[in-house]
Amino acid sequence: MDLQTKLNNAGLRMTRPRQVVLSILEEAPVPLSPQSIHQHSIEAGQEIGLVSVYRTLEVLMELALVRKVHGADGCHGYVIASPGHHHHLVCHECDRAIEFSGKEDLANLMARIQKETGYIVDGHMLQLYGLCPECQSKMKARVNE
Amino acid sequence: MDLQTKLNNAGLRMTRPRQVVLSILEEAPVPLSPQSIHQHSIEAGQEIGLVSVYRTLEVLMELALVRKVHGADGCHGYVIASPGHHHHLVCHECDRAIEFSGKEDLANLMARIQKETGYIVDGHMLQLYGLCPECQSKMKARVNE
DNA sequence: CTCCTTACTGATAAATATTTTCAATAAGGA
DNA sequence: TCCTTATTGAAAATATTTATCAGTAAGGAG
Repeated sequence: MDLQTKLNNAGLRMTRPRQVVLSILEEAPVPLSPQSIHQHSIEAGQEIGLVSVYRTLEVLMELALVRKVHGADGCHGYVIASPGHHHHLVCHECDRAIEFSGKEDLANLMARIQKETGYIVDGHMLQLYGLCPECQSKMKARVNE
Repeated sequence: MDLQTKLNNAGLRMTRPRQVVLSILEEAPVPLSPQSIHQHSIEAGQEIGLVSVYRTLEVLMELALVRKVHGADGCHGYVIASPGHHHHLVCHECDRAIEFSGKEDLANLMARIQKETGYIVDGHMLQLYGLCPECQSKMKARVNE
C-alpha cells in the first residue's frame, strides 16, 4: 500500500509538507529534530512551516511511518521507520543510526519479566549505543597522529 | 558509601535541595518531571527553586543516583536509581514504574548485533511497557459494571 | 567554635521548544 | 468543475530549559 492510499484510508490527505518531511527523513542517516527537519526543508528550497513539521510528525507517528529515537541523554529525534518492528543502534560520535531486529531475543526476556512482576507486558523500547565503523577508523587515525 | 561522602568525594556539597529532590524521588512510584518535582517540593512545604531542581537532577544523574525514563511518546521523567544496572517497566495506565534486570538476556543480543553491524556496542537502553497488576484489576472491575 | 573559601541557591531574564488559534488554501470525492 | 473540509502558515500564547549574578551557606582549616 502506497503512502497516498495509506493516508486516504485514514481520512487524511497527501500534501507537499508531508512528502517533504518524509523525503528528508528518508535521506537522513541520523535522527532529526523538528527544528532540523525545518532547517533541511529550507535548505532544500522546500520550506515548510515549523508548526507543520510538528503536526506532520505527529501524523507520521500515528501511521507508524516514522519513529522516535532517544539519545542517551534524553533528547530525541525522528527517523524513518522501515516495515516491521525494529530497534535502533546509534553511534554516540556521529549519531548515525541503523536498525536491527531483536524480536526473538526479547520475547524470552519479556515473558520472564511478565511472570516475575505480574505486569502484562505489551510493549518495549530498546536502543543500543555504540561506535560505528567509520568513527572507529577516525579514532584509530587520530591515535596514530 | 553514603550520600554525603559520595558528594564530597566529587567536590560537591550536601545541601537541602539535593536532599529534598532525592527524597521526593524515593517516595515516588512513578517517574517525575522537573516540573512535578518542583510541585511536590512546594506541597511538602520544602520549596526548591525550579532552576535548582534542574541543576540537582543534572548532578544526581552524574552520580548515577537517578535515571531518566522515556515514555513511549518521548516525554521523560526521573526515577531513583537502585544500585547496579536496571531497566524499567512502566505501566501505561498509571505510569507506575518498577525496575528489572536484563543483563544476561541482552548480552547475547548485543554480541550478535556487534558482529552483524561492525559497530562497537557499548551501551543500551531498554524499557518495557505494560499494565500493572492494580490497573489490571481496575480494568476487570470496569468490565463487570 | 569561628573564619574563609567557594560551591550552591534562588530570582530574574533570556533562549528554546512546543502548542493553540484562525483565516486562507488546496486535496480529492461527487 | 465544484464543494466540503483537512491542512497549511503566520502569529501569539505556553511551556521548557539554560544563563547570569548577587547573596547564602557547606565544610575544611585553624
